[in-house]
This record gives sequence, C-alpha cells and structure tokens, in this order.
Amino acid sequence: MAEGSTLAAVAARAGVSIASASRALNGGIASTSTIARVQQAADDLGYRPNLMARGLQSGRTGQVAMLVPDAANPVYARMMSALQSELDAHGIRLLMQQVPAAPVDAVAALSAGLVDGAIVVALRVTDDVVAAVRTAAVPVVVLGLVETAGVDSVRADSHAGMGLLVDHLVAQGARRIGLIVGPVDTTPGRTRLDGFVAACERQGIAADLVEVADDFTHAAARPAARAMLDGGVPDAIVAANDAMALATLRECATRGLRVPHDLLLAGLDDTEPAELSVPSLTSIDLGAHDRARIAARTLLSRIDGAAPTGQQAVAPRLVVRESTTKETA
Amino acid sequence: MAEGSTLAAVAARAGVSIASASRALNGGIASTSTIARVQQAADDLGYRPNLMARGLQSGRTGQVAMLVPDAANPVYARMMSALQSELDAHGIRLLMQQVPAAPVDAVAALSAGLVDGAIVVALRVTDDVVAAVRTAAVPVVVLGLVETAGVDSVRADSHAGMGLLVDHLVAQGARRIGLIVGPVDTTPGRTRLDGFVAACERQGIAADLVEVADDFTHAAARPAARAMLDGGVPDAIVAANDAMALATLRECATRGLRVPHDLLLAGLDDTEPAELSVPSLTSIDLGAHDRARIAARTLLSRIDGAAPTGQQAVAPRLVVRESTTKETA
DNA sequence: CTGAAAGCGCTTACAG
DNA sequence: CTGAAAGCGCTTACAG
Repeated sequence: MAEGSTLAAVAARAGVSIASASRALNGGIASTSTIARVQQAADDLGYRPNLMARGLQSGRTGQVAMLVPDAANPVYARMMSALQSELDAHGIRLLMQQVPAAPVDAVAALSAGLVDGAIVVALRVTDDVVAAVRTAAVPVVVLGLVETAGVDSVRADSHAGMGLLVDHLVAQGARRIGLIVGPVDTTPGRTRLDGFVAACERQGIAADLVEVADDFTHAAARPAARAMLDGGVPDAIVAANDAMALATLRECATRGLRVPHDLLLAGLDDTEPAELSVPSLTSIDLGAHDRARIAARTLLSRIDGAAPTGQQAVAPRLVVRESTTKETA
Repeated sequence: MAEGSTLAAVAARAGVSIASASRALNGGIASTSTIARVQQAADDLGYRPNLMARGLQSGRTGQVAMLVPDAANPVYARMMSALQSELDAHGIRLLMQQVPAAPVDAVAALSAGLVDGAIVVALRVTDDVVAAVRTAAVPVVVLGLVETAGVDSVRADSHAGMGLLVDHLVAQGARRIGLIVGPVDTTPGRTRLDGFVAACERQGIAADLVEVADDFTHAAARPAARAMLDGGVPDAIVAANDAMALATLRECATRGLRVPHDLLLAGLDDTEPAELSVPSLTSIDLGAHDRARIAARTLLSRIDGAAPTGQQAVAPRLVVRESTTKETA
C-alpha cells in the first residue's frame, strides 16, 4: 500500500508548475516537451489523480450508482450488464448498492457528491422516495412506476405482462389459476395482482386463489407455495417473478407434482435461471435489458443538463417454455 | 433536483461561523443553543454534507467497494450480504463493481480516493494484480489465492473441496467421473482441476475426462457439458461451480438423461439455486459467508491502521442432496 | 505555452 | 465556546 503521489509531486519531478502538470495530463494546452516530461514523471511516481479533489472542483466524479433491492435477483445483474455497456462508452463507472424497498435514505445520500447520478429500483415508490428523488442534488432515474411529473422513470408493463400469461395459460386449458405474489404495498406486487385479477375477469375465471409472500425472493415464496398447494392443486400457478416461480417448482417437486403434467407454472422477468430450470420456465420478458438501456441514456442526458423526460415504458413479451406446454413434456 | 446547500449556507442561516456549524453538526464542542440553531438551519435547508469535500479533508469516505468478476453469480450476492452486515455496524456503505478476471485497472483506480478500502475477487491473480494491490493507496483484501507476503487474502480450499466431492461420488459407486471446469489459467480453475486429479489418483480412478469451459458461467458451461456427454455418459459429473452444474443438469434433461438415476451430478459453492433445483444439487460449501465476514473484519482493521494479516483460509464442507443419492431419487 | 492565484466544501488546529 | 485561517488535491480563468 503506497501513499498516493500528488499532482504537486509530479509537477516537482517534471520541473513545471502544478497548473502545467494538470494541463499536460488532461489534454489541455501544453508544449510537447512539457507533456512528455510530466507524463514520464507521472509514470515514475505511479500517479493517480485524486478523484475527490477533482470531483470537488469539477462537480463530476465519473461514477454512477445503481440502487437495487436484492443483489441476488438475476434480473438486476442483467440490468447491470446493460447499463454497463451504455456507460462504458462514456468512461463512466457503474457501482451497485443494495438498498431497502423504499430507499429514501440511500437516495438522499446520493447528494453527498460521490456519484454523478443514479438509477434506482424502488419496490415501494412512496411519497418520501419521490421527494428524495426530486430534491437529490444529482439526476436520478427511477426504474419503477412513478406518475409524478418532473421525475424520470422507466417502467415495465407487468399489468399487461400478467395478461399475456393468463391468456396463454387459459389457452393451454387452465381454468383454475393461482397467483403467488409479493407484498401488495409494493409497485410490482400491486400491479401484478391487479393485472392478474383483470386478466382473470376478462377470461371469465376466478381470481381468488392468491398467496401473498413476504418478499419477492426464493425464500419467501417457498412457504407461500406450500400454503397454496396445501389447499389443493390448481391447473396452473403464476408467480410474481422467476425466482418465486422456481421456488414453487421446487415445492411441486418435493410433493411429487410434475410440471407441466400435473399443473402448469410460469414466472415473470425471463431471467437465465428460467431458461435453465428443468422443466424450463415459461416467463414474461419485461424488457429488463431495454429498460436499463433507456434508463442509462436518460440518465446520461440528464447529467449533461437535459430536463427530465418523464415516464417511459417498455412492452412485455411472452416467452413460452416447457413448464406450460404439456405436449413437449 | 435541488442544488445541494453548503455548510456555508447553513452557517449563515444559523448566524454562526462555518467552523461552528461544522462542529455543531459533527458532535464537536459547541453550545447547546448553537447546536440547536445549526441543526434547525440544516434541516430547513435539507443540508447534506459534501462527502467529496469531507473526504478530501479527512481522507475517509465511509465507503468500501467489492470488486467481483460476475454480478450474476449468486455466490457473490451472498458474500455481499455477509459483508454488508459486518460493515453496517460501522456505518460503512458497500458498493459492488463488476470487473475483469484480472482487475488490474480497477484495483489501481481504487487509489482515486473514492473508497476507504476494497475487497477484491480476482479469478486471475497475476503479478500485475498483486502489484496493484500492494501499491494501492487504500487497503485491499483479496478473496482468492495469494501467496505473496504483505497482501491480505482469504481463500477457499477448493482443492480439498474437490476431494470431498470425489470421495463422496466414489462412495456412491461412481468410477468414471468427468469434470467440467473453467479456464485453468485462473486460480479456481487450476485449483479445482488439480484437486480433482489428486482425488481421482488417491481413489485409483481415471481423471482424464475433463472439459474446460471458457468461463465459470451458465452460458459457457452448456457447450462444455454437451461436448462431454457427446462422448458418452459417465457415472458422475462434477462442475467447477453450481452455476455450471445447473447448466449441465439442463443439458442432461434435454438429452433425456435423469439425474441421479442415469448419472450423478455435483457442483461447488453451495448457492441457493443448488438447493432449489430439481433434483436439488449436491455441492461443496466453500464458506462464502465466512470468507466474506473474515475479509470484512480484516479490511476494517486495515482501514484502522493495522498491518496486513496475510493469508487466511476457510475449510470446505460437503452438502449432500438429491443429485448424488440414488436411493431418494 | 506557462505560472501564480483563487476556489470547490469541508475539517481542524490555533488564537481568542 | 467561537471565529479566522490554513489546507486537503485538484482545475481553471487570468495575466504574462
């Protein structure tokens, strides 16, 4: 662990002023020989500019944060990849931070100046969260449902996604469909429940078989799946996301229930584990990749001074796999 | 997006000097009335201290970074949780960044002063990486195998872990065992291959059925699994980690091969998906949680000025599940 | 093209 | 207990 050398040290070694050293290193106006000597000195010393000092001065850090509720959910890893490819082109570093469902403090902390902006996944978009986003000292793009004007957001249409799924299941012959959802005081929980109910009504089937898990995770979904199956085996089960669907699949296997033979099963998010599971899992692609890309571009333009764009949405797409198709089983 | 108010603004509003405002806010010496007025002014203005300014001055940022090669691998999410619980107690924020297998630049960039220290997962611990760690301006703890003195590291014993796995498979009756491993110029690739070969020799069985995938991911493991199975069905397959084992399981299913009936299958890391898969996957717990905890504590004491501890290791543990036990199949 | 100087927002001895 | 001042490391007009 070496002490980081300063610009002053580099300048001294090169025999020039600090100002000239700065210009030489940052592509400012400087003579060829100055540039050469400063570069040499910097290399010799292993000089690394102190980004806090630079940031204090310039107001830019070259960093952007992604705030997510659950680092273990593959959908966020996928979004992170998409974000990274957008940001890499601009030489901006992406950092991920795990935060609560209603990340008020974390959003407020963004104003501390350590990042140039942030992309925030908020499960609970409370008024406090919206307020924090609006008063943050840096641009923030919310991945989620925000109706407030002046706030940038990119949302999935999981209401429509649920519709696609229910329609598909009914087309496969299901009449009795259960839903395993997360907390309904969250945006995804509420939207997916509403979408499910609306789709069932449209199809003229009951929408009363619903289990609400404590969280959108594997662990929380397992007991919910148990509770639902204890009440009998429906024709099909839809889970609020792939992670929860996979926990349900596991519970089915434990009970000797075969998917799709004994019941159909589907999730949302279309993550990689859905593709790899046995049977592979039918899911709804909620456009994670596209949402991340749009969010990144929106954030970049906001950082460059553009005004908020408002809400943007990405359409869902049904991805049929083995878990809902009896013929290939 | 409100402009962040400064300490100067708070001080002015409270009618005190900047110095007094700073002391009042940070628990320094100040009169009760000063504290009250400054606090009030800060609240009114929604004041947030600029951490870059504070960091420049104090040399502390209150942030620590975790550098990982693959944000999508659940084992890193698990480590992140363990780290977070350790760091939360100290009011330190944890940020995750995805970096290359040999994160030389990323480690060097740590010296920019944006974090107080870092925990780095390096797949390839090259001399360059070690040099970057040693010369970084902040303490760095490497999660991986580093023999160099003066570098803090916490390693898993995957060599022994492979031994446990091979012994178990042989005990289950396997004689012909295949290995699907990642690049062997990485620490985990090399160690797991070596551990596999050593264990096979000890058991007196062949160790020549090896497929090397391009990466330690689902996607890279799938073609490797295909290649191996194209050559015939061994008694058992071991994959270098759970993600790769799950891809192999999927490939088996696609070919109509039943695990554990037609062949046994096991992975390493003991991640949540291993527990949830159907069949559930036998794996080796390489102590991700403990390693993260040890790394966090080591980093914290380094940040507090302690000298490097050197290498620490965590013992592996076999976790037997359905994928290697025919009786319960 | 180059150097002296100011200033980014904050903390911390140093005198009062 | 409080304020004026220096300084953390850097960038950027401003004169030369």
